[in-house]
Amino acid sequence: MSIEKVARLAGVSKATVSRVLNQHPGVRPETRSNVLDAISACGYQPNLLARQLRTAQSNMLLVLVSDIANPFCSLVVQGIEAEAEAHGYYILLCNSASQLRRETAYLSLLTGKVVDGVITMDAAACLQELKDLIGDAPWVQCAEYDPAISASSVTIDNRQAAFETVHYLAAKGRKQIALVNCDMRYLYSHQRESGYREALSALDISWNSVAYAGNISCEAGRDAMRELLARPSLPDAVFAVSDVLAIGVMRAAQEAGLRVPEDLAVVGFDGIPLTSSLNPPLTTIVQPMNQMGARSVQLLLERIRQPRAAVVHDLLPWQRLERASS
Amino acid sequence: MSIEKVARLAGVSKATVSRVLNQHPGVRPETRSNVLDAISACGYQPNLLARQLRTAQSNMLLVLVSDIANPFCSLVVQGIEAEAEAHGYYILLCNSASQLRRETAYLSLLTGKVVDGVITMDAAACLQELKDLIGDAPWVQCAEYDPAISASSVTIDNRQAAFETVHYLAAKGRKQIALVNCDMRYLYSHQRESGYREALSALDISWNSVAYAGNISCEAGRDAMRELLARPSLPDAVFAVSDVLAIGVMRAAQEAGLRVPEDLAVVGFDGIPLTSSLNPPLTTIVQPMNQMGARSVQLLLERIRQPRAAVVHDLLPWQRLERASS
DNA sequence: CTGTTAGCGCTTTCAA
DNA sequence: TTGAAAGCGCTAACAG
Repeated sequence: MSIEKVARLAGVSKATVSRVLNQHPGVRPETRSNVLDAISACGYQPNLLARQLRTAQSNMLLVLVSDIANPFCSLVVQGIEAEAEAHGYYILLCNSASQLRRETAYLSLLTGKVVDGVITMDAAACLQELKDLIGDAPWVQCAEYDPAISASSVTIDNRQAAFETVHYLAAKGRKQIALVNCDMRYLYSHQRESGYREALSALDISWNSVAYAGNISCEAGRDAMRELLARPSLPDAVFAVSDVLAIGVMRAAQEAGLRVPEDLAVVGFDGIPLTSSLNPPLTTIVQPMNQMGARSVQLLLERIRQPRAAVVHDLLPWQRLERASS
Repeated sequence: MSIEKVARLAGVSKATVSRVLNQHPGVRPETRSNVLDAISACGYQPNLLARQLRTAQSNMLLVLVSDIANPFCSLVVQGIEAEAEAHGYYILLCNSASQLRRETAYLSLLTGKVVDGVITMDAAACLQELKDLIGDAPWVQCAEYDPAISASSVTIDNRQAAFETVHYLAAKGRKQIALVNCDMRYLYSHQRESGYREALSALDISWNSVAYAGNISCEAGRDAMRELLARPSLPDAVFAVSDVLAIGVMRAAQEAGLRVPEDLAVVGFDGIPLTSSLNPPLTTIVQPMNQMGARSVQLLLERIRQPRAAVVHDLLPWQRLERASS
């Protein structure tokens, strides 16, 4: 069922079949339809592996995600996939769980020419290790990036978003604004904490309280909130660096008998859809997830076509979605 | 940077380098270490495309998912990925959104020998169309399957789970048990509705009410619940065929001033983690998501190794997780 | 407009 | 224990 068989069936050469397959101009219509007939007659399907080997391009993109079960990640992946599809590219997904072993395995596909480029969404702290494995293959860092790495990135201005959020809560009359942060291996974690602290000092508020969640899950958010509640001075607002954490924060608050938003305002981050259906609906900082994915693909494809294209660091706009939780 | 270069550098033939690369026995230790030295000296990385073409196997598995942003799907995918990794396989993910065009594109990778087999999680109603595209390539249907298709499947006993759930609610004293179902393109949707109806008739309860959500999102669940609430006779319990829908159901109930569980018991389905952090925590029917993914991979690999292995339809155990919502 | 030929980089007989 | 050579299925010069 190779191209050779089709060629024999149609009474032409392999080259002609190839031309028809790739819609090259300059094939006599009659020959063309003969070939097409032969193809459908024997149900021929081109061997993509052979084609990719020959043309040295695979039309596949590797996406390295730390946790696909995190809705933020999966929504960015949706954006990646849609844009990739629009350009005739396929997505190979690696749910790395930030495990170097797994990442290494998948990255061998990059060096092994099975994929044309890679988009990483892993924690900044993990990126440095990937650097050597990726070498100078086409690479775009999405949502997270290491400033010391010369690969393009697509993010939002996390520091600014956090800064504005604290101002927003203060304007709402909140005096004791706490932060539920996560793993400091993430750059955004540092950036959002900076924004938080800078805003407090700009507002001349000395009260502050920060708890760190062990991972990005509701349970971790709940634990972090419990920690906050165990401290001598209680917050009247909590800003969580992720919606998923915020869900746990609200839960812990409610378990402790606090009313949201009366006793405690809660604001999340990311803008995942289900925040609108929580009890109460959650105020959140929306990241343009689809767009971040799409833009990453665009930058990656540019780099694939033009390996020495300039490195760019894109900052996309975020927005606040105000709901009942604050 | 091909195998040829390494061969020259080590002063051996390509064949010997290949033997070392593939840990074939019968290479003199000294030759072996020479080759290894040459490999690291020039930073050689094998071209996997060429290898795959030659050996006619890629160690890649295609996974066709209808919606990766659905936590149930992403948790199954996690199970798939972990098991695949344990066997040295990679995952190519297609987030089909049940669009035939996209599925067709990805399935050309199957016929094109880029992947060794496929796991589908798409709605049963879509599977028939995929049948021709997949032909008799290795295929396992996960979570959803079409009984008329001769490919192995991995699911739970949906009918039984629904049947038991209605009994559970009745035992709790609920008399008016409604069902929030989804898209009837899914087989599980039929099966769970059958279980629901059979249980009601076994219990001699004639009251019933079913609403259909347009898709699997909180919003759709909310709309379905609003529809239920607009009917003349109100339910005192709702069984939703998905946790995500149940979140919307609870929201709509609370918006209508109903207390959960006092006025309305709510039970979900799937067992996604965040159900434990909802307000109130949601009672749910837990599917063994990781295990379903893992088992699918096992069956698929068996079939890849043994193309005429028997078709099996695996039923995995589910369990009820009782929480405050009921 | 079409055919011949070479070769992508690898593995795998077969022979030495 | 190692090498030479064939070939996986395709595309792309180069001729004709």
